[in-house]
Amino acid sequence: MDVSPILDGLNDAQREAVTAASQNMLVLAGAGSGKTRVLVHRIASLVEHEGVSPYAILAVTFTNKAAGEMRTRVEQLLDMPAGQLWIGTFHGLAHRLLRTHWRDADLPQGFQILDSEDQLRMLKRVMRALDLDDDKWPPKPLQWFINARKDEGKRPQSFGQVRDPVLQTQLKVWTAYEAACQRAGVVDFAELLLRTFELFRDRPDILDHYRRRFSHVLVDEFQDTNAIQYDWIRLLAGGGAGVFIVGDDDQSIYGWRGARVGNILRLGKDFPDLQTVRLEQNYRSTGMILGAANALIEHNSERLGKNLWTDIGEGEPVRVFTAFNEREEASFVIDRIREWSAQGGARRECAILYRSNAQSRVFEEALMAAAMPYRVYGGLRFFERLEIKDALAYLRLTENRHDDPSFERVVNLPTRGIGAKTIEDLRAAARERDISLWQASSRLRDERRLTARASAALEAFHDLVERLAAEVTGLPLHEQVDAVIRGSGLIAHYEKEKGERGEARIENLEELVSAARGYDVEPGSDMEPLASFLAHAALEAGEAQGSAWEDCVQLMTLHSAKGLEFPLVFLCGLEDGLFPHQRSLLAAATPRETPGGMKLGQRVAHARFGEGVVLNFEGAGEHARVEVNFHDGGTKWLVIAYAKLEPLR
DNA sequence: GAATGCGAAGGCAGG
DNA sequence: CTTCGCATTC
Repeated sequence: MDVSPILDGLNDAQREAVTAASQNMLVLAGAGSGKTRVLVHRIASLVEHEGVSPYAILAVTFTNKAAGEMRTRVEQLLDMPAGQLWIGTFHGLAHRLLRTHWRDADLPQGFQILDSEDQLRMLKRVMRALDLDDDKWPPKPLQWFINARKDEGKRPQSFGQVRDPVLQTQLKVWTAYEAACQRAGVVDFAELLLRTFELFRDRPDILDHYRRRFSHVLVDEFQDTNAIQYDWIRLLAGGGAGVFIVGDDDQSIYGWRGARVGNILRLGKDFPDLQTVRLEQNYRSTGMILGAANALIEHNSERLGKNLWTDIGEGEPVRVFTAFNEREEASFVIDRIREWSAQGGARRECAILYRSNAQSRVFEEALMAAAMPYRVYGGLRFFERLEIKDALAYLRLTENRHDDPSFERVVNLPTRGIGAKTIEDLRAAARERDISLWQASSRLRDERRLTARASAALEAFHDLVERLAAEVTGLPLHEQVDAVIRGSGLIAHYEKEKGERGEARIENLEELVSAARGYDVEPGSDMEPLASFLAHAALEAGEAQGSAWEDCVQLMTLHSAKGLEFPLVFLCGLEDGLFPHQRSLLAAATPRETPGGMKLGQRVAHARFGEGVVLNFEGAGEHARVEVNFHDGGTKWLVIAYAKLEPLR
């Protein structure tokens, strides 16, 4: 038998996948069946056994965590650093390509990345400029619309002549938003992927270069790919590279952001010699848990079919506890964890899972009251904090003066006498002349179109940014950050904020300096440290709490728990409308309103039936009816005119 | 015109 | 808990 550690300890199916000679492989890997293991060992086997250069391997994952883990494990297995190997998220790799080909992709060299908050601000600004009433056109759905279309690989031009007035407006906003981004030299997350895709599509020479370079393309969590990501892979691997696709048709959790399980089904058409291997042995869960999971999965549509089994044993049955309210739920969970610890179990082996981060609050309070240490994953992450984003905005301006979102964020922070009126004038001028806010403020000042006060304040701001930029040139990264948070006046500004809030903000700013000190430029990148750090901040928002590894109960969303293992797991808040989430129940994805002014998913109260959720409606005028799912009494159709439903928040 | 303080409203998941 | 829109004060 083979003594290579690369094949050691793999079961038959895993070994078949790892060593398959077939160029194109699809590995259908059930939960807990050793998916990451197979990917890592496949890479190691290509390098070690088949003499493939790491330089010719591209591995794509969805989360930074998965990418990091994969790189670490490959390096352990090969016992050498694998800097040449391209492992990363779709967004990370796209970013890397655009940094190399910025000119070909029609971007400025110092282009920066907008996170979703930046994107929303930018969108609001554009909508104000178009004079759109934001009651009638809520910005969030528009943001969602734009991102969803971009994830489908579309541009506003793809729609041609449009008659639908709603779509017309959406496209108008989108077009203006794209122009504003291009002017400011910023790209949102979806743009990273779309630009790279278009680069490949429109520049055969560049595509050809990468096709020749990458002889092997590996993709993790393939069931979560959306249309643009699929096309990306298809283009890159279309030149004859071998694809190694790992996915689970039963585990798609990102349908809401355009992921298409159908992509797995499509693979067979685009890669005709595709060979399929199923990993069905689960190493994580007991028979009882698998039985429950299989019973649910059976109802999925579009399955390729898989039967998970385990030899761990039956284990204890899955228990369901119905709590009166969330406080009782929390105290039940805490009691069980107490019992677990009393029997010698560790607290870190207990996971409390919920659907949305907001649900952690009740548990945090209860855990705190019970003096039980815990750790929350997710939530507001480090690089998303208010004060951190302020500091990053200054840093971004030292790199790229035309970064309008950053300009708006800090032009009057700390307050220096530049108010809404002045900013509105700047926006108007920038729009008219198709220039950035930074340029607009110089022009308006030169033309003496501003009040003396605004003019002086803007000059002070310009001088400040120019001075900071000059000052930090050539300094080590963390000193650059330190100089900017102090020189900008942000530290002084937050010192004035009363109480613990201000202190916490200062601590976070200091923490940003530490983060910069510990930051290493991505291997193989020739970017300036600051530019690289700023991209890193946008692409990887960081953990909310990185604190000491005490023996803590683990709290996280289901999404962040994917791929992890815990002996004792609590699934909390399995409530109608919350889990599964309203959105996934009402997949009809365009929010409509009933004639009575109620929305689908709206919570309502009825005098006799109690509280419920609006599922559907039909008819118009006095005959209009709504279908309501009452919390205790099933669903009923009610005529709006008679039912006297009271809308709840 | 800008800064500050207040009340009201909305809140999902990751890059 | 936060961000926002608005009224009041500087």
